[in-house]
Amino acid sequence: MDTALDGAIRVFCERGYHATSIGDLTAAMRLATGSVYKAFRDKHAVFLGAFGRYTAVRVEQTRRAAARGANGRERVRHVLLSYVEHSQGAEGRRGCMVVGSAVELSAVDPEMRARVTAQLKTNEAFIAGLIREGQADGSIPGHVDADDTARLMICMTQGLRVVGKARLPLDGERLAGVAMKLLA
Amino acid sequence: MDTALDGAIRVFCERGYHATSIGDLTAAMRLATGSVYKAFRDKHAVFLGAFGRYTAVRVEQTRRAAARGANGRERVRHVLLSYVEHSQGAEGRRGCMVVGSAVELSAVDPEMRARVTAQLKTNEAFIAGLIREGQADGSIPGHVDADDTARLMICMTQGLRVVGKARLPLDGERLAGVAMKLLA
DNA sequence: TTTATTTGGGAACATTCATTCCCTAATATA
DNA sequence: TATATTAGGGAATGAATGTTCCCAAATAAA
Repeated sequence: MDTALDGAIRVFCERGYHATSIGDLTAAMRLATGSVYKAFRDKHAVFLGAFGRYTAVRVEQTRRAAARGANGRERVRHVLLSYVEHSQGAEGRRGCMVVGSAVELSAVDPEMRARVTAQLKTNEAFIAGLIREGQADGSIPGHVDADDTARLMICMTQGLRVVGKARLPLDGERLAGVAMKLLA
Repeated sequence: MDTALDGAIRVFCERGYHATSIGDLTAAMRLATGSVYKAFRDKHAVFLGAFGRYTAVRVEQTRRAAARGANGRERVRHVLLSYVEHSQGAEGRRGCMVVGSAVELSAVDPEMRARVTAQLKTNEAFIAGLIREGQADGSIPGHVDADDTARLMICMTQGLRVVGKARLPLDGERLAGVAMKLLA
């Protein structure tokens, strides 16, 4: 089931919700039409399932990236580096399902909008937490506003996925280096 | 014609390309089906026309915002403030056509991807120019890397449109204030 | 005034889509 | 072994989509 959802994630990331046909889904999930509808009520339910798995995986990847840092400041830096990395290459061209859902569905699908905003707030709270850790361990100055800075960084990370999907090259070290000024 | 395109822009921003039916378009453009196809070859051509007008209007608005600043640094600040403003309220919920096209079409429509990257590069070059102006007039330190900083700011602005479409509240003064640290 | 020409409108058409239905094979149950 | 239940596959279906075709009104030309 998870491997089928991984296929759905791939095609939903790349083409979005509306441009993905059931035919695209059955090919990507390696399941016949009837089997898809036996496992999910409809296309929307497949999307919801894929979105849930996508966010779970991404949250875990981001947490692992943060864990590579020895203090709060370094943990923020590794999170930013991780975002740049995921915004590039094959995965970057494929795109982010949160960004895609926000852009394509949040105006017309209240349920998806709620899930998107929830995910954004989770990510934002995670970064704000890292900033506060850094202030506690002395690696980030106390005058930095954790909430405002985290919100701006969320904008940066979501924007990275947009720019990455448009295939502009992104240099992780340089961009993260500049972004770390926000913690000065 | 421009007023018809404005209607098309409205609906394309809100729903994107694939979720916008010809019925949606005729309603928004106040034109019958036949009239739309007399003015444009097909739906894709309507989208191209709307995209062209959208970017022209947005570039002009951004230039006007920049002109409100007395030096390079202030001009950058006003551009950021303008982006936050446009990412909020009714326009923010409607969404940005460049972001929407990047996310929905750049993987499947090479022509649109080219237009999107061209627009992103134009915006980026504009901001980089403002930074260099600031370095010339002394309002921005010379050690700031104009290109890297501009690219990061483009990510921020595109991300603002994503977050704004998801309806998270954005405080222009606070966010722009934090972002100005990038020019330190 | 009469005749072309253009402009706007909407019904008709073919295609594509999401969904349902039913069949077959495999596994579990008795 | 015989039967019941599940899982998977794919054709059939009805709705919706993009596009074309043709009509009617208005304007320009004769």
